[in-house]
Amino acid sequence: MKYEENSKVIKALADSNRLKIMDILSCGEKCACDLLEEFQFTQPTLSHHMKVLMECGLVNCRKEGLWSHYSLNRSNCDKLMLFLMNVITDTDECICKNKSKCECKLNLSIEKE
Amino acid sequence: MKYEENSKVIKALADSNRLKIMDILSCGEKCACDLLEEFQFTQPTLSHHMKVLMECGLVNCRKEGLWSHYSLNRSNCDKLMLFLMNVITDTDECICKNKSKCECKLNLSIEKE
DNA sequence: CTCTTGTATAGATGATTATCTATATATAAT
DNA sequence: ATTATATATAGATAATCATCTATACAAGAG
Repeated sequence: MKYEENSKVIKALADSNRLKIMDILSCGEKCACDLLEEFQFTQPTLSHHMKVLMECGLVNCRKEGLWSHYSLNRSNCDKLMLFLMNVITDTDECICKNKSKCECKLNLSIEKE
Repeated sequence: MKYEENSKVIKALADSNRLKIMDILSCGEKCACDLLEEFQFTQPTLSHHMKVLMECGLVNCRKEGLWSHYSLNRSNCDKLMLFLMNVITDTDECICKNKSKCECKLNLSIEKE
């Protein structure tokens, strides 16, 4: 189900700290220690946030010795934007396309005759 | 804070049922009873979801007798898309613009000399 | 091997949330 | 007034989650 699937990605973005992480990463790859400097929370909390962002596919990780370098997964970010665009615009794929007009309005107009 | 503010709106979208509601509303105004037909949950649950979507500004409500007619707030939907676009792309507004390159990489290259 | 260091995991906790049942509110019809 | 109906609110519950401390893991240095 596309709603279930995408809601997981959106849940990952539905946290102000993770939004800030994404914003920082949008300017280029960063290691965990650099990211941590921008926040008040602890290192395990950052590690948790990065895991959430990676598991939903929004962020990639490149290991180099002791360091983890994080970067945006542009392709998946774009896919999310496309999905959201489809949700808020009137597209052919919408599940309500087969539905008739609002029943309430029909009832009202019938009764008004 | 823009991250805090927008994370509230994104939280509202981070639920598969509310995503489906948004998708349905993107095709036009619907009353609560019509929306309810598309879901398995109860009427109070729909009422809760609509309240969440309205409180974050994504959905408007027009009362007409007993019926509540819901529709997308296009302007606020667009604002959210714009914010997300800014987050995932390398913009001037990003908080990391003033920051130097990744410290780790610097350290490594210094040590490699 | 031992020590240091960057990151990840384990487990606990308090807060938030999606859902339910029961009930209230508000409007229309008789 | 009374009844029926569409929606909202109250309160409870189980699940999810952001964060913490403590600890483990992994890689480089000596």
